[in-house]
Amino acid sequence: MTRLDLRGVAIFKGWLDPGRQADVVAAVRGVVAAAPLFSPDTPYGRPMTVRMTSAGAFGWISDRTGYRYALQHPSGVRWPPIPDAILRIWDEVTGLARRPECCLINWYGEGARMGLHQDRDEADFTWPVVSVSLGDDGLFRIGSTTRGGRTESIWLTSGDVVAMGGDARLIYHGVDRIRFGSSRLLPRGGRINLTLRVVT
DNA sequence: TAGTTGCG
DNA sequence: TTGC
Repeated sequence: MTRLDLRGVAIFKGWLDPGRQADVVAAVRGVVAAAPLFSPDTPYGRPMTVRMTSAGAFGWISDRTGYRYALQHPSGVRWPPIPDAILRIWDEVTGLARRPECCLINWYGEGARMGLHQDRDEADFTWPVVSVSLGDDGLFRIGSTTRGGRTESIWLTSGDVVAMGGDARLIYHGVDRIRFGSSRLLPRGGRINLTLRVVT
């Protein structure tokens, strides 16, 4: 495991060994079985290219009216609980007693990407955001806490964990592209990103 | 291809 | 503009 720092964002390369990656993917599949992936609309422009669902007391959703946390999946069911294998990652990386209330699951298929954005729908920005990469490589881009200006990129690979806290909590970030088929963790290819957040 | 700008 |  190697810890890198990019503009205050902590990047833990190789945090999860292959066995734990497989365990987390199995847990994600359980969540998806109960709360199926959907393709969210955005308030402006086009639908998102990732498919998503959530686990936890709150799920993050987007539609034509905006971005928000919701108590239910679009189908009306409550989100499944966050699996222990995922909570354990939060515990290890943050060392905090408080646990996340949302695990957003973003599923990147071929050509999927995520524009530069801030995570700012939460009530308290003193809690960090932790994200976990599984499957295909993704080119992660980091800007600053304001829009515009220079950015820096780093390839995230399966098992990497990223923590955005402190001054970097509201930093702009996104995923420009993935290397579809670069990992064999997911038999049909693709990238899964888990984002863990305290919401309230 | 990488990176920044600005549209509606 | 979590898109283009």
